[in-house]
Amino acid sequence: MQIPVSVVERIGQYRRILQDLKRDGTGTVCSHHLAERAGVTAAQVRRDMMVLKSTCGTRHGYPIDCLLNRIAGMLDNPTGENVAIAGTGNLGRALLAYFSMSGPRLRVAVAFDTDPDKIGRVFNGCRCHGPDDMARVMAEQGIRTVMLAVPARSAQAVAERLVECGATGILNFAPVPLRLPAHVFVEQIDMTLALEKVAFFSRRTSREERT
Amino acid sequence: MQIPVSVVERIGQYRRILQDLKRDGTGTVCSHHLAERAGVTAAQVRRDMMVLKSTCGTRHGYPIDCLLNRIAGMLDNPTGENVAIAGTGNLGRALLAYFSMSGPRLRVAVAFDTDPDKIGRVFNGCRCHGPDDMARVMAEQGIRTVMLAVPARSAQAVAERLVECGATGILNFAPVPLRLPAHVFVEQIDMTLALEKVAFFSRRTSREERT
DNA sequence: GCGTGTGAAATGCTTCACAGCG
DNA sequence: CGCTGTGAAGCATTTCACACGC
Repeated sequence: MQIPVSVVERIGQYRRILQDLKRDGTGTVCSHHLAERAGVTAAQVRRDMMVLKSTCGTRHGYPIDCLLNRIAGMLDNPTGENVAIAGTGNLGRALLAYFSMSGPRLRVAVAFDTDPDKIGRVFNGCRCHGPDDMARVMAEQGIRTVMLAVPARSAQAVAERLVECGATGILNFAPVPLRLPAHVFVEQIDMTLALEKVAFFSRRTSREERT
Repeated sequence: MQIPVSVVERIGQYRRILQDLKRDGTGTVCSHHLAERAGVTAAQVRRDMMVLKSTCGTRHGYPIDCLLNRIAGMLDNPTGENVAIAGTGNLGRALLAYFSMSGPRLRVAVAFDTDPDKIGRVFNGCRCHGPDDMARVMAEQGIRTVMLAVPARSAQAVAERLVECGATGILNFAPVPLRLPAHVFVEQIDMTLALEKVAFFSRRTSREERT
């Protein structure tokens, strides 16, 4: 069965909201409430629950613990998961700092860089390896998912190398579309394009306001 | 007329590819070529061109200069555009560094922070102001678009403040969905969720590989 | 009632397929 | 002929609306 990307996105989002609610001591949520917090419709929430094979909703809504369990069962690797980051420039190190304090589910276990000054150093508790060690380290740590934070000109080549070394998912921060085999899942985070997009629509709504 | 978000995204992407081609001395592209580089279908490219009211395609494809002009006419504010960033923690400063070298179309003109130690300082050529100056500075600089890089717990409140001060577009890096008036365009960049998503699908395709 | 779970309708985006033109 | 521009078909996702259970 094929789960749509948009559903996975929202389910991750629901999880965070549910964790917040749980921390506040809430025991159940109804679809309307969860929808309100997530900024979607209640029907959407219930639809999304269907992919969890939920049927744990009662007349007072969903028990939060039950939902969290099912979400974890779907999204998480039971044994935890190591990911890598390629590129330890400004952006790469910022990402390392950002993710170093994130939960225990996903751990940024290693970094890769080609710069000899970087190789062997440790950033935020994460050791940086050279390209020659890539295949070995990725195999040893069971890494399938990599964040790509290298300069645009080398992104395609590094991505291909990563795939050769076993990567099947890439979170690409470089501002170039990657051409990779179909079995590799690529998610693009292009901050420059995102900012241009927001500027465009923000200008557009300002214009509407004026009329 | 309502332009879909996805079209604006792709047009920004096309622009970058066209600029690369131009730099290489190419004069025209056909839809197939552009599609290949962007990782979409040729039909998609031609469809997207329709929102540019293009009709500048000839039998040998589109003249690149013509396309670039029309894209600029659609996406860019003719007088350039100032944007702001709220939050100058690790992430905020990394974003400032990242955008400080970007093109002249969008300029990160000011930063905001509540920390008295930060107010008055200059990061990457960008002065940091306190909350009291927000309304004045945003009006002076004509800022409608803001990047939000504050901690999750204060994101909603800061966003509301920004909207009061005239923001109509927010690029939100905080891991919470914002509830704002409908006229405000919000784009969410949630790196943790993005990484979880990639990990999920990457695990999924690994499983398929095994079969 | 009140809220879930889900067929069925509606919407919106993408792809097809082909007329038209240089 | 090859490539654009576009109506029409095809898909995917979202929303509606209502049966069912507590």
